Amino acid sequence: MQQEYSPADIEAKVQQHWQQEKTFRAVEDNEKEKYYCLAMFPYPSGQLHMGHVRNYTIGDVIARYHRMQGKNVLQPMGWDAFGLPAENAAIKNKVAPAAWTYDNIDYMRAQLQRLGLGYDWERELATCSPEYYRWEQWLFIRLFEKGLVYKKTAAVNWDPVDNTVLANEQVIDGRGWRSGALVEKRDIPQWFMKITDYAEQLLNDLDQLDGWPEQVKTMQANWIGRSEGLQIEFDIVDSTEKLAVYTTRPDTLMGVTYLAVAAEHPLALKSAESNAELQAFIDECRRMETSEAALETADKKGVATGLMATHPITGELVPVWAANFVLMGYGTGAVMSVPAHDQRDYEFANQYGLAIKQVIAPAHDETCDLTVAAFTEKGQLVNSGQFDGLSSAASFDAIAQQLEQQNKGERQVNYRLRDWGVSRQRYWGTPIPIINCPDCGAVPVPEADLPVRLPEDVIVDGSGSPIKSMPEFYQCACPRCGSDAERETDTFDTFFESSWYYARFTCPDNSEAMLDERAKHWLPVDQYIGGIEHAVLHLLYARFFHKLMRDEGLVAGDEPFKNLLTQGMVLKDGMKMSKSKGNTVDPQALIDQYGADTARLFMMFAAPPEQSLEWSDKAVEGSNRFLKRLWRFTIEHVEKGACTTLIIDSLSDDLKAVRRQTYQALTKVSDDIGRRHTFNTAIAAVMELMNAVTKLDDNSEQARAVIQEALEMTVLMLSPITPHICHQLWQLLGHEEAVVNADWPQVDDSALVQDKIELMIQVNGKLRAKMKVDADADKATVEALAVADENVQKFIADKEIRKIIVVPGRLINIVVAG
RNA sequence: GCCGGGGUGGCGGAACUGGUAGACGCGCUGGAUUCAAAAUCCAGUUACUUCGGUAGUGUCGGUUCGAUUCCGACCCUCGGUACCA
Repeated sequence: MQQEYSPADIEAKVQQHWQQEKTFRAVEDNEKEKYYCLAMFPYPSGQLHMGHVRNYTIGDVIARYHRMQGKNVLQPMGWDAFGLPAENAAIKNKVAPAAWTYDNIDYMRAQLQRLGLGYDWERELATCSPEYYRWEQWLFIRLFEKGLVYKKTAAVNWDPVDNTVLANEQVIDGRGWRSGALVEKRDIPQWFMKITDYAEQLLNDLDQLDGWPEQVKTMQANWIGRSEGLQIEFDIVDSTEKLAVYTTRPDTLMGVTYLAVAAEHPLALKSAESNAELQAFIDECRRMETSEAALETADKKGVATGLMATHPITGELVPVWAANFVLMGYGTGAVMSVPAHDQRDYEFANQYGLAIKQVIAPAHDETCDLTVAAFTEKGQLVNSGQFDGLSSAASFDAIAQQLEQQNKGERQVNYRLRDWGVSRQRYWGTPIPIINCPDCGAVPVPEADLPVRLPEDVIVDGSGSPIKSMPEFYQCACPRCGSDAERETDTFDTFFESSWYYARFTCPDNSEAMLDERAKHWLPVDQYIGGIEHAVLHLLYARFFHKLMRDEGLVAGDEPFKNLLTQGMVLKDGMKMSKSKGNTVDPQALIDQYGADTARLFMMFAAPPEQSLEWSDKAVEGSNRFLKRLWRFTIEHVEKGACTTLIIDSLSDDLKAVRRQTYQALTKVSDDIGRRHTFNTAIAAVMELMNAVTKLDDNSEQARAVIQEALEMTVLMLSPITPHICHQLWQLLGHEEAVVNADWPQVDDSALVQDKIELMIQVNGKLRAKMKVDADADKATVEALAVADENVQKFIADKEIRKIIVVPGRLINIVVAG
């Protein structure tokens, strides 16, 4: 028998067994409860990083646990294969993005297999394959026909030196990452999806997601940002133009002292024709970054347009300013400014000497000092003419009613959420299946012509997408009128692919349809696991897609992911691992040195999944040490030969204690893995059990039987986490059937019974003594024993006992005077 | 800026519903074993202490018999911020 723990041999052998037995192949089976466990698929960047190891181990542990619960588990894996890094690698290494991507997939697949993850590889998919992306082209056309997609101009980051569009990530301090040129905003026509049509559903259906973390639901709700307000029209003096603004605070309407429009607003552009200062300001704004973080943290600047607007109620004239913090693509591109009651407006007004007019007075005892800051709370209206004395809430209706009567405003529900711009001016993505005809306009590619294949044999040189200079790709005939036309050369946002892959995994081999009945069998995903960084965008887009597919009759149910687990990052020295910081740890080296089980055990033990995980070489060694200890102890136990049957009534107190600890551990581990997903505490409980068992100094036959039971439980409990070693140990312990097919054990309640329990005794909340009492001792007995305790008496002395608090099974707190 | 997390020994973390702060592991210290080392095993390990205790969970304040846990203010840090995935 093998004395030394040799993970390389064991793991190869066990993985081969799984492969031969097709252990993880998922077949639809209506007899069993289905369980779809999915970890977010990786971008094939080249090699696995620690975050992947963590993510996929968590998923695998959960999947294997549910398998042991008798469920029919589907756990697939695939590749989020389109994206920017492939193009960057192509420029750097002069390889085509496709070839680079496929090589990476092959390498990373092998790495995942080496980790012993229980995937059904027959369902593997890569989003860059035409068999996959044809169906999102197909869906896009269906949505086009439904009117759920449209084209409009929107701003992108333009690098004037490289003549290319940059991602926000590629803009560093306002400059292009490669050229160093100052980035400009450029407006180009792009496709949008009407996610705002689904805003209400996306918000309301969050209530269905009991299995999601509250923080993620809160972030999504805030991102959607539903608000109820008033759209108000201001007339522009000496013009037929009107300026519409949206406000959630109509109660402050009488305090408006100026209006602010985006620099790109038509009114600003028109005024700039005869206003050099304004034109210069608009040009300056054009050089700003497009990201919200950059915009919001930039200095707030503005220039008067020279236009005046008429206040819709008072008729007073207020100036119209152009300001860099007002976004054209957001709402109406204009806001009303109430410096007295909005902090940003307040600072802007002070900076430019604009009037500040208080119209809200505090209703309670809030402080209101307009020489220091704006008063942003709601309150009671003042300086508001006929509305004076109304509360903020009451004035909403009064003001809305008056404006509605005068046709100068209407109630509106608004969302912070903006429609989803899906066009990317990049090569390595799904071609947008639209043909632009000079006569017919945008015409969808006929279904029979799908997929629109992306040419894969190309050279990428950094001067933009190669298909934009490939007539053989873009030249075509209009499907409607037959005249010369051009294909879209833009590709989809890669969030497109990752928004529905979870559904395609149920039927990846279907070449006739996007999805089939199997989608309705397996969905929703029972457990989805991925990085917290996806809390808003990916998860919102996937939820949106699910509703789109539902409305196409492709899936049932409103939501794609029943339960969500968001994992934290893997850090080294408190920092995110990254190539640029040079602090990466290669998982391959970890596996090569210690084996997959040690890697998995460390990842699960070092921190609970939702927290960030601090890398530690030493702690990895500790995990390895534990497995070695378990291995050695089991071998030693097994070598002593077969065990006799347990005779529970005959056990000594020590052996009873070990049995109790065995089942206490099982109770805790079942809860920790099944409900809490705190694998670290589950492992700690198993370690405690092992410590107790190895300390047992008893060579009797009954002791060996107790140890056999404890070891069997240990192997079963650890098998989802370290499946290879457990497979082997399970055999050694005398089992024919593979542990992967074993049932999760049942708790023996009789083993848990305790006749004495330990209680803490506090005096005035401070721990002063401990005592053991009968488990069924009544309150009076417990109080009397506590007060009588020698050490307790020292602290009570001759003081008066005011009261005694007894928390059953836990503690007694004696409250004394003085 | 805004939205959402996090902050506990030398380190990773535990304490699940307001009830023993520091489980489990790492590291360190001492011991056993060894010619010696590695490995392994055993014991100890929050700080201070007059050895009775006292203080202690980012900071300051509050509620409570009792607060890591609840409330208020603040500091630091991480994730997201719509073209990184």
